[in-house]
Amino acid sequence: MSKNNKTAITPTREENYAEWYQQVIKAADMAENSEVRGCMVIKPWGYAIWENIQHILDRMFRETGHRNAYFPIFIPKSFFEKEAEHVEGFAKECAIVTHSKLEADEKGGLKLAGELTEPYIVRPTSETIIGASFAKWVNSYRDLPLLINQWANIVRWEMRTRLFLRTTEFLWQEGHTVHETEIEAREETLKMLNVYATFARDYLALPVIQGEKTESEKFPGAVTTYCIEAMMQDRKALQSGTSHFLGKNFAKASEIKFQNRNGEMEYAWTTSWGVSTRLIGALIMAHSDDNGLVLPPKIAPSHIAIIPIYKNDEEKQIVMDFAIKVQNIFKGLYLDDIQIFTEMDTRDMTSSERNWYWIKKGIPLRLEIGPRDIVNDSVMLARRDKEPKDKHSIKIDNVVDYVLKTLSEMQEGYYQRALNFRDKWTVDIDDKEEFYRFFNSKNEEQEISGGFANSHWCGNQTCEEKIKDDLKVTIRCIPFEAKEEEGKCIYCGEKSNRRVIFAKAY
RNA sequence: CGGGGUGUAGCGCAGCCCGGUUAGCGCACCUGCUUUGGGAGCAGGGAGUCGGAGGUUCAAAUCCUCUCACCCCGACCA
Repeated sequence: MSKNNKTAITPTREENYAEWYQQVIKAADMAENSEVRGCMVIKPWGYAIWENIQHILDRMFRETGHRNAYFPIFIPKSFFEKEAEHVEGFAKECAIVTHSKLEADEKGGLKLAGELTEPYIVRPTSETIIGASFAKWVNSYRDLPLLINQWANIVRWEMRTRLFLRTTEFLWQEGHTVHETEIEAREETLKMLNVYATFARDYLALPVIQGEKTESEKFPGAVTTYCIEAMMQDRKALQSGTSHFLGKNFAKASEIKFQNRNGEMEYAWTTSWGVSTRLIGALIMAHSDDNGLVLPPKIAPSHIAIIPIYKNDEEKQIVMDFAIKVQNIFKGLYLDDIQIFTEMDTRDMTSSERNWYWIKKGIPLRLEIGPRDIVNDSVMLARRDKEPKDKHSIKIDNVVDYVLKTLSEMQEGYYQRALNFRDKWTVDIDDKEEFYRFFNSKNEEQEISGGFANSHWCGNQTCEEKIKDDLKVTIRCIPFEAKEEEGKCIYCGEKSNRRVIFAKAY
């Protein structure tokens, strides 16, 4: 077999999806496991994606009236104990700080000293510590709504981790808001969920299903949890963002009270919502292929790799002069609200090796410039969504229009492709045996995840648990778009008036 | 915490069963020359307390005991 026929990533998605995922990250040089168990080092190419996510979302948060602030990473244990369900949900995965200093021990090492009177929890989420501040900030209905966001790192001591999808420490954004009325708080919860869905669609090219979590899947301490769920290429579901209506639960725990319009003291209504570096995992698994990372242009750290080709110093001079001129054409260029960035790759490697390097990194466009192009006053342009050797000569005069048109076409194409894939593997299932077959199929190498089953559920938690025990399949959400419909619960056959999304999940 | 597995150069591995030259291979790295429009070639080079401790032996990467770390599967989870 010639080298040209093989994929850049081994194994392929088909052969071993989990391993493929790891290899894509490695080949694109996005992140690596650190010396600290369960924690990752996010490398520049991966971190730049996070920064883009931050910039875009931050603007959307500001546009919806939110302001950023920062609260401590340490949460006194006593704060944490105030909300019973909350404690229950997070107790098993907390890192706890118990000491304040180190002292030399007899063996020349160090021992813990300065034991704290009250241990601190390293935040797994910040409702309680932010609540303590909010209690002081809110006195009157005139102080409301209070709309705050925090960009932070958090720690959840997971037993098993995977880069970007589940790490012990991860980066996220958590919005926390306080409202005068239940209606307003519920509106806020849905508004921010919609911001996430819009962001996922328009920038990540990721189609998501918006819906409500069942009792067993909701955030500990929330009244209602809403989510966006996306389908990965192995047909598993990935929860990509959540938004919680917290009722008065956390207000009561943190004493967030205000004097209402009737002059009475009242507990406030709160919400919280977040997305994390997990979105990068979603991006990878939704779009990438057997040649590595694929990035929608609107989230890519850089958009065009310029690859000059020359044989000797004389040619190099001519080619580089021309290449730099071409690079300058793209300076300050925007694709809608996204600035276009270029990479000049002058490394002493063959052009094909440089091409493959950028293919694996998922850069949307590659632009080769050699002596032959200069003669024609053109460049060779290759797209990440086409075959590696599929290239077209573009006249310099047209290159800006062509690039912008192509990028925007690619952005839309990735969304459509992901949407078609999801639709293809989303099925209405009304027969229990068929449901079990859908989720049980396997090939020799790995389990096949079925897809999204749109099936009736009676609302009984027991049925949900049985299905989870049997198939490792859970209810991902009760979709907003699900219409009222008479039917029978896929598990017990009892009456149901709605379909929910069942799937295996990350 | 249960069940399985692996520790040998930066990464991936062979050698171990059956003890015996100077511990080897691929990739990566460094130097030089030739190359460069589909993953370059040749020559030379640097890099290792064989996870750790103890034991058996004339002799241990190899055999024995203990220990540590990590990975995979399960319970938990964004």
